[in-house]
Amino acid sequence: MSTELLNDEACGLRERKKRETRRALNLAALDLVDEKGFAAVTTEEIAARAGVSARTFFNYFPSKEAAVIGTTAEELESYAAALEEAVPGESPLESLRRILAGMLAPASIDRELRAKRRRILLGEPALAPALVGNNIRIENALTAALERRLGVKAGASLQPRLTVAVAIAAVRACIEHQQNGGTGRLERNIDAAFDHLAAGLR
Amino acid sequence: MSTELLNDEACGLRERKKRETRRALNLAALDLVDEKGFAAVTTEEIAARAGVSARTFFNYFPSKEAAVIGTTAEELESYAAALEEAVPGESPLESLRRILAGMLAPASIDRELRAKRRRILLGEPALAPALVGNNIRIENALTAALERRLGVKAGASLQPRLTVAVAIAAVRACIEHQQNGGTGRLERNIDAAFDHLAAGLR
DNA sequence: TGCAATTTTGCAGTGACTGCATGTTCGGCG
DNA sequence: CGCCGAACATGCAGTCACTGCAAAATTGCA
Repeated sequence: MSTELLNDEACGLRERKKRETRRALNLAALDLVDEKGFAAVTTEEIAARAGVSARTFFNYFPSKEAAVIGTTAEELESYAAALEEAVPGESPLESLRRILAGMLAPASIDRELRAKRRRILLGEPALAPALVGNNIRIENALTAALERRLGVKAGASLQPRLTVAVAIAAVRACIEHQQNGGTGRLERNIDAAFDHLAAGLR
Repeated sequence: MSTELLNDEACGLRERKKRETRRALNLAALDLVDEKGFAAVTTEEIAARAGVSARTFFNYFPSKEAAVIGTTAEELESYAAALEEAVPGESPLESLRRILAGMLAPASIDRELRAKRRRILLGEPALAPALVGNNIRIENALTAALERRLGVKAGASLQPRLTVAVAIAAVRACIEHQQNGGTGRLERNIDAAFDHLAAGLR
């Protein structure tokens, strides 16, 4: 599904180079965090390993955290598009379950990158605040998409934002549960969580 | 309910002074943010207005954001205690609705402080990431309390964390809805949100 | 090939945050 | 009451994230 969107399109040399640089920075950041831990990594190191100047780093990411997390606008749009198109017989909550689970699963292209991301981001407690901060962006994008799908004006109804926020929270709770040594496998727990949600949390 | 816990108890001169300093710093931070906006305030200013050295500021708060938000361990414990004690005929979700709504309402002592906090924290978009980061602390405290109330071991069941995370997300969604110019009053929306939750989000 | 727009880079500066060493204050105990 | 150890405040020096600015390099296009 729409993996093409993540690739090229509008492919001048300029655009391609920017994507490469961005990716190189993200990759360098992930590897360095993996090697030394988030706190011990400096933005200069990341820039150096990516082959750009220290100043250029901040042309691509507004903060060290953002470089490690690395969520691109394209990804956001891709998820939003997936949510916007209604699948027959699938409720918004069910769509969200599918899409959010897909965000965690190392599927499609970039299998290694996704796996690496997941491993490192979830293994570094220092990133937790930045990760939930990043969720705001995801929530906003998905909320707008769901509003369009339901045909309501932005902010006219509480329901789209509520549904999205709660779904994200459910996934995050499962991740947190995992990190605190909780029981069960992540994917299975996410399924259970959404079942609970649909049942009104008992 | 348990407003006493927030006050004195263990009241040597030392402890009292620490509380006063902490409070002075929090108040100074709030006022300064109100006057000039979060970005334009420096930790030195906050310390100066509170009458302590710049270095001492960081003995009380780990970051500028934390000083503005100012959530104390006592508050956390107080909310946790409120959740832990089961009220007959009240489900966990209903307890959470009551307690989280209470966090927003300028009630009890410190009416002005609470009102000021709410106004400033919600009016400053730059604080949004820090606020959701702070929610992690609240979530952890409430999760532990709910686990105790339900008599399950920490991490043994997904449900406590899921319930707490989802309830917090619901409240946050209402706030976000508000800030984005959404419809309705906050308190009424929170009620509606928890009704939706209990109904399985439709 | 040359021009205009975009991007990279270096430089200098601000301010958050930390470790350490030192002075100051508090609480208890003889 | 006075003394001592612990807790706390402070100053200092340093690191590093992040920013604005202006010059240099690169790219797209005529």
